[in-house]
Amino acid sequence: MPYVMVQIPNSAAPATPQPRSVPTSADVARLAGVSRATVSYVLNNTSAVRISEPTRRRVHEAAKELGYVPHAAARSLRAGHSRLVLMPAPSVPIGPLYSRFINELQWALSRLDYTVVQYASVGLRGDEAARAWAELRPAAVLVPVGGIGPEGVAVLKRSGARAVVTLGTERIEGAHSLLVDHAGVGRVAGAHLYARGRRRIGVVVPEEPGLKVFSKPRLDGVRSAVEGTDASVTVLPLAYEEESAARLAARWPELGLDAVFAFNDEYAMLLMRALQDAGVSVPDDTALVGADDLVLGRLLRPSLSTVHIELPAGRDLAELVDRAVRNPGAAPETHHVHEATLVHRDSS
Amino acid sequence: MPYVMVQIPNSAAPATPQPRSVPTSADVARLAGVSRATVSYVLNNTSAVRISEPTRRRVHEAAKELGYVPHAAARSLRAGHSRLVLMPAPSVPIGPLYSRFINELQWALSRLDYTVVQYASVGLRGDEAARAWAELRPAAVLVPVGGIGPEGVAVLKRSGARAVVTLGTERIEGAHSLLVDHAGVGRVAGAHLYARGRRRIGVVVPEEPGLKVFSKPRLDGVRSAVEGTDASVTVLPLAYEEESAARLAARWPELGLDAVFAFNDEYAMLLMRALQDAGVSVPDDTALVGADDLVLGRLLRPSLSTVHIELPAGRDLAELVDRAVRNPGAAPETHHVHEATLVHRDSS
DNA sequence: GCGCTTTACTGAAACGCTTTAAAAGATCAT
DNA sequence: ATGATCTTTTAAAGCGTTTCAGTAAAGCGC
Repeated sequence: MPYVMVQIPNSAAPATPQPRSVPTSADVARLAGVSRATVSYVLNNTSAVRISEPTRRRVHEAAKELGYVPHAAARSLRAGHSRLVLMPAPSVPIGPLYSRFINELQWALSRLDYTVVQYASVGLRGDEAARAWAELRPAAVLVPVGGIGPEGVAVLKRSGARAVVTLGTERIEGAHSLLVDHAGVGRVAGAHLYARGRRRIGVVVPEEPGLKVFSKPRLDGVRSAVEGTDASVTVLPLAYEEESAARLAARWPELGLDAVFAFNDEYAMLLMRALQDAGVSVPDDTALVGADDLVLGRLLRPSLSTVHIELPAGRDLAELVDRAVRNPGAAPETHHVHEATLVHRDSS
Repeated sequence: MPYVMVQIPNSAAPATPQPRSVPTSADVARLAGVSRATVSYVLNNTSAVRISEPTRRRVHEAAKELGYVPHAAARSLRAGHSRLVLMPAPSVPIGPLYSRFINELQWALSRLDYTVVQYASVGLRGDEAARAWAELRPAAVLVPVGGIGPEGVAVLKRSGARAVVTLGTERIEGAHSLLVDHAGVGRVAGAHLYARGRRRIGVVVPEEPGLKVFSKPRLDGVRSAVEGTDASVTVLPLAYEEESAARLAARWPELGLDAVFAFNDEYAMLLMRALQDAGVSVPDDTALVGADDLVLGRLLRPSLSTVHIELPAGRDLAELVDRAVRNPGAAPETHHVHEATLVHRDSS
């Protein structure tokens, strides 16, 4: 048994009575001695209708006394649309960079009065996920790279989603796109290594399947950076485990590489350790570049060169979403996010 | 400008027509030539009513042709309850451990036919967050430590939530509790260091405010481990930045510590680097213990001793939730999660 | 006192779905 | 043929909210 979950008997265990049903606006109306319409007008501050101050107060008091909370489903059913924005919950542990971006985005969207919700599509394949999302009738859906196809976008739009925005490496028909230039990350790393005189360049590609969508374009970016030169690119599959790294390092002499771009800083650290343990000197024998600019990289010895990538401000993406929701007929926008810059430290 | 967002004009920009409204079950009924009730029976496989095979097929075909997706809000409005489980979205970047736990939990809950959704309560204070959650009328809410008070629990229950489960370090009145024994983490670390003959023990406490809820009990755990002995405990505030660590390391001689428990592996690495740069030898001068057992720790030299904590299997928590939803009257359960174990490596 | 506007409110319909109760067809015993 | 029983389908109510259209009551100019 991998863990222990012990139940502690609670001191006072008053099987909560609570058969009392949840208060509705009708209950508030009854208590305040007004109609449901009036309650709605007061609680929503409807500007088109004037309600006298005494009535207003009575309604507020009644609502407070009953602990009234409006029913979002009923509201959006009546309204015909929701202010729900659906985001994918990252299923792979994602770095502080992305985490900060998500927070910012959520904050900005809630400023604009949207309800942001993260939705995990564990075990659902493409279309199923889109259907599950569609049931919630969101105003907008932000889709991660690879999470959905054109049919999925169609399902969502047909179900009333006013904006579908994909974050990823390629456009999807019918959706707004925010293209994160992962290829640019690889390109910057490749160009840097080439400029430092390296010619036999290895590229670490994680074996973890969820990361393929990031690693593939980064690899392609390195390739494109050295295309037409005398440099070569070697693909190095690597699992995020010590043993895998040790195996790779053991093959180092036969690989004959003088540089590696390691997908990101974590894989870079894993590999650097294994190389050092195997007697390979960084950067003398082999230069090493990571990506994502984690604090981690500054702590390594030699300190790790890395590619810093600037994500868009959450506020700007929030505005794109809002614009799209307000004007759903407009043609899909495609934005490119770039600014991958190399941070040169001691490892290259 | 910290980033660039360039709009690329789309090749074919066919301002999507799509004034077509979203299909409802009535549309399906019309197309299939049956009543709305029949559609509902067919699509929900209602066992109490038998529908003939030809009718069944016609309905399915009509639904498919229209691309019908049911309206979750309407459904749960009618049903009077939802199968929605609300979880907090971690606002601080959280490690792979917790991330795996979340995934497992989501998977288990969706097996039980719940819809799991992560909700960020950015900028909402206590009660407001509870109200926002209550609007969604979830069947259950999982609340992070410190995210809600007893009044919040009351709001949620009054709005029909059948289960509120808190994950954290302390019980909250009226809610089921899953107590993660952070104090145990500190206790194990403290006991280990004491057993290794260390007597002047420092405890790193992150200055990042969001981490206080974890760090406080871990600190207390160390204290309780050495209570009544000749060992002393010194609190060491540390921000997750190189400079902060360097400042702390510079004070090392005057602090006169022979051991440190560093809150977690990341802070441990930060501190280890700073100590080594300042000429303090680990573990000879000062022993160092982290927590969370990240891969990272195995890669450091000396390799990092750490406290491994086993989170509950998501499946078990899912079952607790399901049990609570099925039987909302039952007295709140309190579970203790423990099994903090020390992984002894070279740094202590 | 009569029209007219303004103010302050209310009644009722509608949103999309499920489910109860009942109605129509079909099958069968008498 | 006449109910009786079973099978298949339907009409209608209701979940909690918002909002359109309407209605008394009051204010105003004459």
